[in-house]
Amino acid sequence: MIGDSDRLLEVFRLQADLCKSLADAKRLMIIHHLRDGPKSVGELAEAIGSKQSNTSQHLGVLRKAGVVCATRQGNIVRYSLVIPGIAMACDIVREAVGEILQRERSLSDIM
Amino acid sequence: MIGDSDRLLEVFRLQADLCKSLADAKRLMIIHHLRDGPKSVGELAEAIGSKQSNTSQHLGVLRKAGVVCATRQGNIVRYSLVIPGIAMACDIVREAVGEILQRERSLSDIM
DNA sequence: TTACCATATTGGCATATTGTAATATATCAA
DNA sequence: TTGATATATTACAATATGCCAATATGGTAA
Repeated sequence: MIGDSDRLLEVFRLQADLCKSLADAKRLMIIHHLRDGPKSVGELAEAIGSKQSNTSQHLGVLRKAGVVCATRQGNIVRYSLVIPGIAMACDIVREAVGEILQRERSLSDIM
Repeated sequence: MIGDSDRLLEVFRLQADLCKSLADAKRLMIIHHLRDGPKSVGELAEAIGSKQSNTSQHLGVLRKAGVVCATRQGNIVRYSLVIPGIAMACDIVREAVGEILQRERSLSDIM
């Protein structure tokens, strides 16, 4: 039988998988660019300054994680954000980055 | 000279580093347990079901990322959350996990 | 001092991730 | 059909990560 702790661990594992998909600078840039609306792979590749294949791979990671979804229009594939909450969480984390940087800066003032 | 895009990339890199520190089930469990207040390494090790050395390593990751901080009391080290916003971001992500699970479940209903 | 306890660090191994180049697939147009 | 364009996938090397066992460090107490 499956205990509560197993179920809890499973949730944390899923959450970790989602965080992993967000734990890359290029993927964060992709999410950032998708806030303005759907974008094609080529547009995103240029926006983040990566090769086409690499961009497609990163989009695959986000797609598998359920963060973005793809729709074909002719021979162009447009990606868009699935869960608005993710962008919100990214904002909070970005604010935290600012806090940590400030903390480190005031630490270096002391030392 | 350093352009705006370089600065932007740097911010995303820092954000990615922070996300990386959150992208592990055991570290998420640690953060979860620290919401109730500071805890020693031993307490956390038991809570997440890991060896002492492994727990210490994970705490080191969170410490370097600036998510938690440590204070000694005798020969016990207590860890606590530094940035409350992180826990908030984790909550949002956890809700997103729920959304994704629901989406997948309704997909499997169709197929 | 020695013994003990809690925590941190190191070395080794298995696994995962990333970027690039090459190739494969899909769609449209002629 | 062929060719061009857009995207996806694969194979490989380099790097990073997680875990464990063993050891090192910091602190307390006898």
